[in-house]
Amino acid sequence: MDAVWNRRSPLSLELSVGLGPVDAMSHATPPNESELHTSRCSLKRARDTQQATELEEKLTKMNEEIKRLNEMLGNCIEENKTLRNKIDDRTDHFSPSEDQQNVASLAKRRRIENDLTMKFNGNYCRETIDEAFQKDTPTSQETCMKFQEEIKPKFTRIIMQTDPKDSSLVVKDGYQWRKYGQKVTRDNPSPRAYFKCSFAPSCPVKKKVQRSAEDKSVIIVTYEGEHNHGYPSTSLNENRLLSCYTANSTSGSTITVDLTQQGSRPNVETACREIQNQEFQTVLVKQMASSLTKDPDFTAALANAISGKIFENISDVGLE
DNA sequence: CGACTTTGACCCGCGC
DNA sequence: GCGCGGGTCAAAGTCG
Repeated sequence: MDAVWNRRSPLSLELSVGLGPVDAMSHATPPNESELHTSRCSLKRARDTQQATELEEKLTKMNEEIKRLNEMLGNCIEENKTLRNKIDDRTDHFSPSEDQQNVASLAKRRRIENDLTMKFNGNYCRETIDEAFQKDTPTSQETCMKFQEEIKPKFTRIIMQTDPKDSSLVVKDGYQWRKYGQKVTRDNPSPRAYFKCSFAPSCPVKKKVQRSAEDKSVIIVTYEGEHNHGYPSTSLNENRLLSCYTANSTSGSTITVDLTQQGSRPNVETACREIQNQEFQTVLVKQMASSLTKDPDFTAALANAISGKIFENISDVGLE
C-alpha cells in the first residue's frame, strides 16, 4: 500500500493550491496558524479523494474479474451439458446385433471382473460379479453410478517407487503401525509384511507391504479398512499424503508414488508432489469444479470474500 | 521397562 | 479328508 501511495503524482499539483507559488512563498512572511490549518485540511482532502478514486478503480476491476469468472463458469456448465447430452445420445441410439451383444456381454463381464479385482484385491465372490453383471445395462448410466456407489471398496493399493538399495518395508504414511507378521508368499520371493494401525487400539485398519517380484525397487502397499480416528501426524506434508490416500480410497484406484527422488528414505514431500502432478490432480480439479458448479452461492461467496478484503484494505488505509 | 520386531506355530478357507 | 497357501497369534528377542 505504501508503494502505491508514494507513486501518487497528482498530489504535488494540489499541494500548491492555497499555498501559492514556491517562489512567492520564499519571499513571503511565514504562514500563521489558521493558514497552516487550512493547508493541512486541503492536503488531507486531497489524500482522501485520491484514495477513494483508487479504491473505486480497484472495485471496478474486481467487479470485471467477477463478471469474467461468472462467464467462464457459465461456459463450463454449458460445455458440461453439451458433452453429457452427446454421451446420452450415443448410449440411447446404440442397438447392437445379437452377436455384437454377446461379444459386448463377454467384454462387459471381463470388465466387471477386472474392476472388482482392482478394487477388492481379489477379495470378492462370484455372486458379486453376477449381481454386478445383471445390474449393469448398457443404456443405464444411472445403474452404473449406483453400482459404483454400492461397492465402495475397502481396499486401496498404493504402488511406490523406492530406492532399490533400501530393503526395508517401512512406509512412512503418517499413521502408527505395528508389525504383526511376515510371510514369504508363493508367487513372490520377497516377504510380505503385515501391519495393524496402532494409533487407536480399536482401529481396524491393516496394511500389507510387499516388494514387487519383477522390480525390487517397487513396493506394493495394500490398505484394508478405514481409520476410526483422526490423523495422528501434525506434519503438514504427511497430512497432505494422508488426504491423498483418503480421497483415493473411495474411488478404489491404484496410486503410484515415486519415493526415490530425495534421499534413500521414503520422502513424503516428494510423494505428495508426485501425487499432485499426476492424474490425481485431474480428479481433484474435477471434484472442485463439480462442487463449485453445484453451489449456487459460489459467486455470492466469492464476491463477499473480495468485498471483505476491500473493506479490510479501506480500514487499513483509514488507520494510517 | 515398555514398545516394537521377529519368527515359528497355528488357524482357516479353498481346491482337488 | 488332505494338502497348500495366506493370514494371524504370541513368545522371544531387540532397542532406546
